[in-house]
Amino acid sequence: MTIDELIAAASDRLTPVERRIAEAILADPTLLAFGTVSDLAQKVGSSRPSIVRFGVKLGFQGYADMREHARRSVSAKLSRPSQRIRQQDSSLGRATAALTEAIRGLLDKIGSEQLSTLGAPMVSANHVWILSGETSRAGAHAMFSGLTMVRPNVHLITEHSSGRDLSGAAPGDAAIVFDFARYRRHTVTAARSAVDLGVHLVAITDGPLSPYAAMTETWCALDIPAIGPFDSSVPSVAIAEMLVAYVARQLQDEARSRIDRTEALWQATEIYWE
Amino acid sequence: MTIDELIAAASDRLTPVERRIAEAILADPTLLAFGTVSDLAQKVGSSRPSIVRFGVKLGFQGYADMREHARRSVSAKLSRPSQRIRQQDSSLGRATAALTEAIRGLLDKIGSEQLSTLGAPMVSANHVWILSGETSRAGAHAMFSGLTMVRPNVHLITEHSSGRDLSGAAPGDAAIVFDFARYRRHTVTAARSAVDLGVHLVAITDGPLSPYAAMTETWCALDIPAIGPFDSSVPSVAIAEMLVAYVARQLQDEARSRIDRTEALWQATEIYWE
DNA sequence: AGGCGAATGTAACGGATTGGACATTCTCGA
DNA sequence: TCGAGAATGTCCAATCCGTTACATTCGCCT
Repeated sequence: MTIDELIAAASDRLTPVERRIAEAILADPTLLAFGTVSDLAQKVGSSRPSIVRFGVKLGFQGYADMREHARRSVSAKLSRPSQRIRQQDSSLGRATAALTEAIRGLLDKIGSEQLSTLGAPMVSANHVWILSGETSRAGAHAMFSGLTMVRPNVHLITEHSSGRDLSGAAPGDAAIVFDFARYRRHTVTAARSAVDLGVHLVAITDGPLSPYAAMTETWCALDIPAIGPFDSSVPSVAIAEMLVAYVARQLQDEARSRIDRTEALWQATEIYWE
Repeated sequence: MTIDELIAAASDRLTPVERRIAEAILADPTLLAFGTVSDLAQKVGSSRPSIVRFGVKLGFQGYADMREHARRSVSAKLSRPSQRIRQQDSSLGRATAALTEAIRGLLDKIGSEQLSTLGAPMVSANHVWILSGETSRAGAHAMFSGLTMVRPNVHLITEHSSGRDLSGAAPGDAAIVFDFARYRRHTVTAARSAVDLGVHLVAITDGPLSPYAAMTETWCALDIPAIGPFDSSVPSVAIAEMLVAYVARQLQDEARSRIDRTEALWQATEIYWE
């Protein structure tokens, strides 16, 4: 059992000071492995016996016992790199490798200037309409959830009501579509309609042969790795978050005050635990 | 200069006992970082002053000084990956570096065996209930969208109707929750209710101090990087997809036939473009 | 063989560390 | 407002650590 797990098991029985101790240990595991009781006490602004009692509460015989445990786990981590190689061909290893490669590809394929090109319409638009196919809905959702936090008039178009929802679109608006092969008929036609209405379309798709590439100049291609039997939506989510970050940076104070208002509202309605 | 290099530089001036000390340190670097003078003396079969003199010969002021040096190099090895993030300075670069690191962290923190532990309940459960907070909804959505493709009776619980929706839950079911600090009150209580109903809870959260860690043994902690002003949901989505892949692999033919049926249905309804 | 210097171990001391007994403060409820 | 019990801090004793001074042993050269 690791220290983390022991802390987790006791987390609901911890006193305030003990909770601070736990946080310090979790934030920097070397504190426990290297530090003395006095070091920890000073770090958390508490007294030495509190540290010792914390160790006892976790099931150790004393601080020395707990430190010994922490040292063993650090030793294990230090010797693990050789084991990591072995995991490389496990399915988990392959999945993370594919995802890492996909994320790295984002940086290669999409420079900072292209990020601005893609993001600009969402800064200046009156309304932003978000479209997506089934498999890429996670990206659209991330986009929607983030964008509503930093600017008004953001609409997520569900497939069932695309015709009705888009009827309010007009020139000066922007639409962003997430869709990859095989493209959804509904999504393609919705995007087409948006363009016909004079909306500036931004497309996150998978290549020049995508139907969306023909509709707009502002599009980008992502490499979509497969995780198990399905395509990953990680690249979609990643670029959605980067675009949101870009829009937030451009809108500056406007975005910040909007975030603050939402935060205040959430606090007031006690939406958070603790 | 590392300890190894210092030893190499002084190797031709070492006495027999000092040579044995050097060998012991090179064989197990943690001896220096963790051990006391007495520990080393006993390990080498020598006396304490010999250890101290060895440190002085290497250029340190004493044993304490040498040990401090060893500890710093151990800390550096443990924390080097996270420091790499900060070296990038374009916002796009920082974002991709943070995401890459987060993905790599998945492999570190979650071994193949833990993936099985987390995924097993979703293979055998009668019903699977998916819960999530606001920021982590993308992960929940990826989970839902993937899981419905490979097995029946998957339910996504929206915040507004959690009480009503969960009423059908029963022992033999599994629930998976995606939620991170600050935790959503609704989600915490919903998870609690599920546990009380005898449902096996799987929690994707952010650390041992999470309220979910106290509710179940099957949980994992993710490192959540920030992209712009918001927390990223990329790690959630990634682990959701890995879990879906795991479930699909376990269910084998059952999953495949289900995917095929869905595909056929989609083809028949001409849901795809082209 | 004897003596000299390096190498190593023994002993002692000041300081730091841990763990526990005791006192104080805080918190919650009657 | 008061009191009981938990939480936390202060203080102390026993131990252990690192360091240094001193004694002993070992090896080599004359």
